[in-house]
Amino acid sequence: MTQPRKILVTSALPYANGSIHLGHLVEYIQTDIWVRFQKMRGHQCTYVCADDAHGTAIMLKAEQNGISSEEQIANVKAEHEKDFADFGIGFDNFYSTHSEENRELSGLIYERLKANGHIATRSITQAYDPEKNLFLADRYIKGTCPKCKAPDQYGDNCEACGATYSPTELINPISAISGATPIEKESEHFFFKLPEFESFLKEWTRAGHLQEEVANKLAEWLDSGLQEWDISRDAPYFGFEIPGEPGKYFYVWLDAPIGYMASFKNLCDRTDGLNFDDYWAKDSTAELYHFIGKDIVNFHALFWPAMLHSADFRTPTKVNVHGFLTVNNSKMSKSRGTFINARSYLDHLNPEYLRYYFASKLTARVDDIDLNLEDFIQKVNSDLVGKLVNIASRTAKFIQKSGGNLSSNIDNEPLWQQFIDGEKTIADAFEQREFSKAVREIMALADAANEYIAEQAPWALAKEDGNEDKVVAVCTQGINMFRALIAFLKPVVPTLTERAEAFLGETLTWESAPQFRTNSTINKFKPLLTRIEKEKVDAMVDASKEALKTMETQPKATGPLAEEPLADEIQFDDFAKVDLRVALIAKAEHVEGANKLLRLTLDLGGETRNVFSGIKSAYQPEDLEGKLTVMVANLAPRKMKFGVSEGMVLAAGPGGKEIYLLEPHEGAKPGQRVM
RNA sequence: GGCUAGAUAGCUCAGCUGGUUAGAGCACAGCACUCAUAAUGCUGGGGUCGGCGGUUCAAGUCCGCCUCUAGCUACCA
Repeated sequence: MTQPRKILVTSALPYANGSIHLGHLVEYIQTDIWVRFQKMRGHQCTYVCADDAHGTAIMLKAEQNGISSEEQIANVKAEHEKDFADFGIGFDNFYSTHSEENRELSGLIYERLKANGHIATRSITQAYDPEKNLFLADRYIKGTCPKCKAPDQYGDNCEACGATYSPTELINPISAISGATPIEKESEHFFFKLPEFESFLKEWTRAGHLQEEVANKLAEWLDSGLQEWDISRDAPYFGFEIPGEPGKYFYVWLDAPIGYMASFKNLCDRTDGLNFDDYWAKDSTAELYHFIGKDIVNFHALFWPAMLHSADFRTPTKVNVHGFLTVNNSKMSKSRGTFINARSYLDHLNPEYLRYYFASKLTARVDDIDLNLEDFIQKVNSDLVGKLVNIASRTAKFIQKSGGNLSSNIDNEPLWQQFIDGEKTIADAFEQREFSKAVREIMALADAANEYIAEQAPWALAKEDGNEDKVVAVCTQGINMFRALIAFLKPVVPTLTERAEAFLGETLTWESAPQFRTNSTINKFKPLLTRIEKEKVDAMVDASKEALKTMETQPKATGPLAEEPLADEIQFDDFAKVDLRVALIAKAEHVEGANKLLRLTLDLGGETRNVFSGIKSAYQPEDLEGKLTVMVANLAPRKMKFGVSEGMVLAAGPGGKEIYLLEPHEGAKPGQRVM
């Protein structure tokens, strides 16, 4: 291998406003495969990302959820991290743009841009919501289209007739946030003087940092003349205040890419041997790659390099742009159930199926890729289970029978040579992000392996005495072919590979993959992967349709929040007064003469309480006994018609059949306090 | 409207700088095998390479026009 390279890789920052869906995953899976490949080759490759946590949308979302912006982004970050982890996305650091590192770096870069005379200031007039005291971006203004009179159109263009206009032209404009009529208001804004970088960018975009079609696309902007970029927003805004400019905040897209640096800095600060300047200084020889979707090319290939250039940092080695995901050849659709969240997928299917399928379709180009669910099932089952895993499955037994030892020679040298030669082709394909080509090559070798095994027919040889060595030799070659193939596929299906490694009794590396393994033992073969069942895919699609229904009902005035708005804010001390305890329902019984009550005997791990609970309409006593629940343990006793109730159990729901008792996750012990 | 891409077997896609009868996988049909997670192997059917015109001894591969698809853009990204 050549010298280890220093490589820093990023994926675009997901917005901390919603869930990860399959469209996002194209990028994270693409990046992750590439990173795993680099790491497997022994390079020092670091993969960082973060939640994009700023902006008006997040502020409003938090408000809608009745929580602070900080809480909002913390919640979403936890969800994102879980989703990514479950899809095997191996970030070295997943951070947030709402961090001290990012605040400092954003400030630093801004100061440098300003010192270089690249920041302009001027007053602009903008729509303003006088009730919310908020400047309104075009998409937050609605009204009637001035051209075709279609009602309820957004401030920038009409979905009905396609006309474009400015928000001021709308008939009867209203703020989408408060419903108030917007007024016009002036405000001072800060601009990044992008036009001054025109010649720099014309050169940079043609200097091998971009795919050709992307460079072509950018030539449009460059040839038609660049505009100054508005990088400030007025308070209230969830983001970083601009140093020395009270009430002015950095536009979310200013600090988002800087978030790549901040995430990396955060990692450097707690990792030996990882030095921020080695990667970001102007003269850095390290490689820097951004993986992004085609929708955000301008930010990454125009603004970003210009900013870095002015601020005296290095620019990216490459910006790798991918296309969008379609499902069954059309845009992801909520009503068709093809708008699939990461979690919905994970609830039904193994993430490695999707990793493999995406890999089999991804190229280095900007083309959209299609997830055809029928094709998905067939391809994954046929390639992974029928071809690849089957090679091990059909040969391992013969090795096992003769003691588990691999033979000492290569049965078919020319065939093995194909695998040795294949390594280079496959590595090149991975390096060039031509994953579909890599997968094709790997599967072509898998075909060759199966042909060889069928031709040699070890099961037939084994029926006659004297062929023992030949059988082992043939199957040794089979195992070796499997071993090489699964090693080549390790960046794509890491978990499947782990299982294969357990079977082979070794950790697979890229380097060792084409080295024929002899004279050693392998473990008993266990099935490595099950087939995709169509029912599971159908269930996933159905569940995605269901998710749509609940999403649709939520914002309307029929949800629980609308029926019973959140209570007034309390302090922690207020909450702490309520002593909630895990309780074991030791006994549950009907109460003679009572219509609604059940008598519960609750065990708090030592002492018991007698509690009457109005849940008879929803629960049978025998269904409750032995279960854990949560009770208010310090509630003053209350004398009731049938006796004294010493506390209450926690339940949700409108009543009747719809009463849902709280039950702690497994492991909780009676008497434990709930906080 | 302008621009950037794409359009190759039922499906998903390969086809480098133009060169013999256009390929693969899946699906389908027949046969074989029965070691393997009903897996595998062999054979076969199936394409006027979106349409029209042009350049060339020769075009899926170059040029022009057209149709369709996707995306971007249409004066503050």
